[in-house]
Amino acid sequence: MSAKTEAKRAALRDSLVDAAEGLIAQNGLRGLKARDITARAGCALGALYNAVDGLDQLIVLVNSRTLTRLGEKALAEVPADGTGADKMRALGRVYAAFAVENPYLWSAVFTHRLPEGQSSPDWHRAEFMGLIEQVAAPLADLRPDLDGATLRLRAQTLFAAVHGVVQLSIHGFEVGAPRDVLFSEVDALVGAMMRGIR
Amino acid sequence: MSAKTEAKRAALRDSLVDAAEGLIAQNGLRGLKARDITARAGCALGALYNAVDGLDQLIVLVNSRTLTRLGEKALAEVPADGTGADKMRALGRVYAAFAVENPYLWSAVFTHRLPEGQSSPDWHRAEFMGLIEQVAAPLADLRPDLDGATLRLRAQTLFAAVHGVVQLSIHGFEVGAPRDVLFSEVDALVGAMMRGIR
DNA sequence: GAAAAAAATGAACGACGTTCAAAAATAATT
DNA sequence: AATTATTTTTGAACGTCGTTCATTTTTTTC
Repeated sequence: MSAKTEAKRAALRDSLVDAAEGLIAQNGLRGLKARDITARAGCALGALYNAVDGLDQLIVLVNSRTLTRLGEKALAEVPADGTGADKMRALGRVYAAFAVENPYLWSAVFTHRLPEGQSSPDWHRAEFMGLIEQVAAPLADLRPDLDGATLRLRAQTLFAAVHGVVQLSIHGFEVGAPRDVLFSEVDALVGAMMRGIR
Repeated sequence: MSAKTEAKRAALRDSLVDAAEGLIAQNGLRGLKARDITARAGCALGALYNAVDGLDQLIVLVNSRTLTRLGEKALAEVPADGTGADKMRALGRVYAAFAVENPYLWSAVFTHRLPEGQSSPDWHRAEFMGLIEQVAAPLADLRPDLDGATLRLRAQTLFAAVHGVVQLSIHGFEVGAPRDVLFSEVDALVGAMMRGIR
């Protein structure tokens, strides 16, 4: 019988993801060590490699959680009514707020890179696509003329534009907007894009 | 006499930056090893730490070269005439083209992070600011009403927006635009922003 | 309850960035 | 020019990292 075994393995994996999530939130991706994770999770060093493929996959699992939280937050906090443009502005605000509140975890989602050959698993890429769909919906209100593929492509671009502003601000680059004006700049950008996109 | 000594040290530093630049261009920042750099530069491992503070500072020196090349390319290839909007579109094209042609070096500029406490030297941050000035100039044509500080802030935001689209595309994220449509998407974004910004 | 199978452990491994005592090269002094 | 003093270069050694694997411990099976 492997039902109980499978359950224990899943429990261990969860506590490892918990530990990694907490450590990333505290110190960022750069300071993440396998030994710290297993110590926090209360298991042996080698156990990490029984539960998951390695540190990279564990980070992907943390990033998946972060994306899910972002999706649920964006979904929950953005009012369903309002015109397409208003909804888009609200999405931008929520996105910026999430990044400010979860700087290290949010940063990990977009800065972690797998070794040379490998690419993210399909289910993780699908999670990214879920974000894009949330942008595509209000965009469809504004541009009912666009077909599905073009709509999604344009939604990706709008997302990436806002993402760039938030990233350079959070990340502390001098090119980025100072953090206290991040919200107004994101709002100005989304506003300008919505006005110009028609 | 330390003139000749200083010259030799500078020559060594240059060849180390050469080696690191070549290796980053080939394999990216993740695969960069101190031993590979010194082997390529033809010096001992320890020599790296005589010439520069460490691997991090060496990467900053490479990034500085990349920023300079980007600035010179953007300056040289963008025609001086044309309206503000046209110039901005040209800047976007040149920026995207540079990133596509130098994916690893360009990526290193924006993904390399110093250890927890440290921040980039002032002269390096000034190089970033030089990029922003190139965006601020055509923006001033379109928005002569903005004062210097607001103009620069808005220029940062426009830069970051384009940067985000290019980064998510180059970086291979599924959220980014497929690379073959990167140029048209950047152009559409800049166009929409220029139309909406007035 | 003993034998077989599975899972957890942490010492050991190779590779990494960095350091530092020793060696080589250069400068200063007689 | 020979010798000493100083500086520069060297690469072996150090501590730490992610990862592996022989061993131990636990669980399952008969």
